[in-house]
Amino acid sequence: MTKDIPKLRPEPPLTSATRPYHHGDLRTALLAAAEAELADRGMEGFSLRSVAKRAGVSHAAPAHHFGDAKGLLTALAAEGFRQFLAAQAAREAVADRDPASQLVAAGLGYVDFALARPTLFRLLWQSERPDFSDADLGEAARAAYTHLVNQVTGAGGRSTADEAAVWAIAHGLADLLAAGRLRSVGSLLQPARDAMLAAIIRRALPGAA
Amino acid sequence: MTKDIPKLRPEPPLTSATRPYHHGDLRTALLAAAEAELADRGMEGFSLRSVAKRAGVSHAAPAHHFGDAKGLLTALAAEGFRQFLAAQAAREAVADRDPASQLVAAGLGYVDFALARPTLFRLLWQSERPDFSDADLGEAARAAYTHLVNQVTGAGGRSTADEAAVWAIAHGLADLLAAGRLRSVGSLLQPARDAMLAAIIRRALPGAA
DNA sequence: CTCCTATCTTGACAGTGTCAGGATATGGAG
DNA sequence: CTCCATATCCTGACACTGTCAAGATAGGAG
Repeated sequence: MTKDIPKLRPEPPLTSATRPYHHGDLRTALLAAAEAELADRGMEGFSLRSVAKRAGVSHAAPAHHFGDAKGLLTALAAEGFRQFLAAQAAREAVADRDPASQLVAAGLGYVDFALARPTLFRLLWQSERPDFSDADLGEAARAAYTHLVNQVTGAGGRSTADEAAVWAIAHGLADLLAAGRLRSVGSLLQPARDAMLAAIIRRALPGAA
Repeated sequence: MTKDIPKLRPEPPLTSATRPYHHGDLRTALLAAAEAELADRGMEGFSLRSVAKRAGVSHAAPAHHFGDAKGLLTALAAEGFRQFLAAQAAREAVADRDPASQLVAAGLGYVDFALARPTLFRLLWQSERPDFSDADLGEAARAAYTHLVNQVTGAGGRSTADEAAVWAIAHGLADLLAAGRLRSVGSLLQPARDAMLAAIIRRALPGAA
């Protein structure tokens, strides 16, 4: 008899037949979905509801974990800054140990990240959507900045001009390439492109000749 | 007697008591309103309806002149590129006539524009909203690029690396300053800042020492 | 077993861009 | 001067967005 059935979940909301009410790790699932959403709908096409749908969850579910859309993008930006630093560390690990080579390697990692995740790169550097006064995001961003300063001073940089020059040239290359400009460099094959980027970055170095 | 009144416009739609039905030059008024909207609501807060309200016109009025929001932002970006070039020309006019000084002046104009109109700067370089395949916008952007190449070759640049280095360093400085980063440079007073920027830009020059 | 709390859903609201159809003004033909 | 074709602008509607309030569900502490 149907009466025996205790309460029978109203509907397995059609999105996933066997989805449990509680997701388990919705927070990280939403972050992953948000990054995917940014990657293929772009910064301006980003939709919180679409992110929720991507994670197989109702449109208001993200609110409990992140408050609002700004909160989600703030958390994503913090995670992005950590990946940003990781991309630089990956290059540094396979480069020569001398300070100048390490600095150039960091610059190549800077560009790697921008090319691999252009929209996330924009979220970090040009968007107004994340809350940059957030503690976690602030710390992640500060870590990236500190790493840059350390690299520059390690390579012999003494003035703020040295610091600014290195940062600007790496950032300029990364941003232009991420936007699809600078085709003369962007269309090069990986090894040739790395060589050219390295040569350009070296121009900003303190003792460059 | 009220009967004599021929037709009596239903309502001077409250926005402006004496507004005529036809605006006169709504197209340019909308462009100005759009730029103002970008300036104080930012790229992500941009609203077509708000732009229309700003111009004192109904929410669907822009459609006839620009098609859709993308069309408006495309026209605004084209106009922006022309102002972008004008900012460089203004610096070049008051600089020494030798090619290297002219190139540095162009870089200072690049930064001037980014600082004066940060959101418009982003519309030109990082947004996906304008239609960059549009003829007018394409021509305006190409003109800016051509000017850069001419400046570099004029200053002795021969390789694509020279071109990329100059572009990247000017763009990097402009973008970071527009975003409020690079405080060590951005917080300087105008003369000191110009001097430092010029010194940094010179590092990218072909024959830099 | 009971209840408390965190988690998730549903339903509503105002605001957005876009489209269809109607209103109004302007300039030129007669 | 009249009349009308056309460009210009408005109103109303639609689907979609982010956010809020209120209810449903699950998991764990007592």
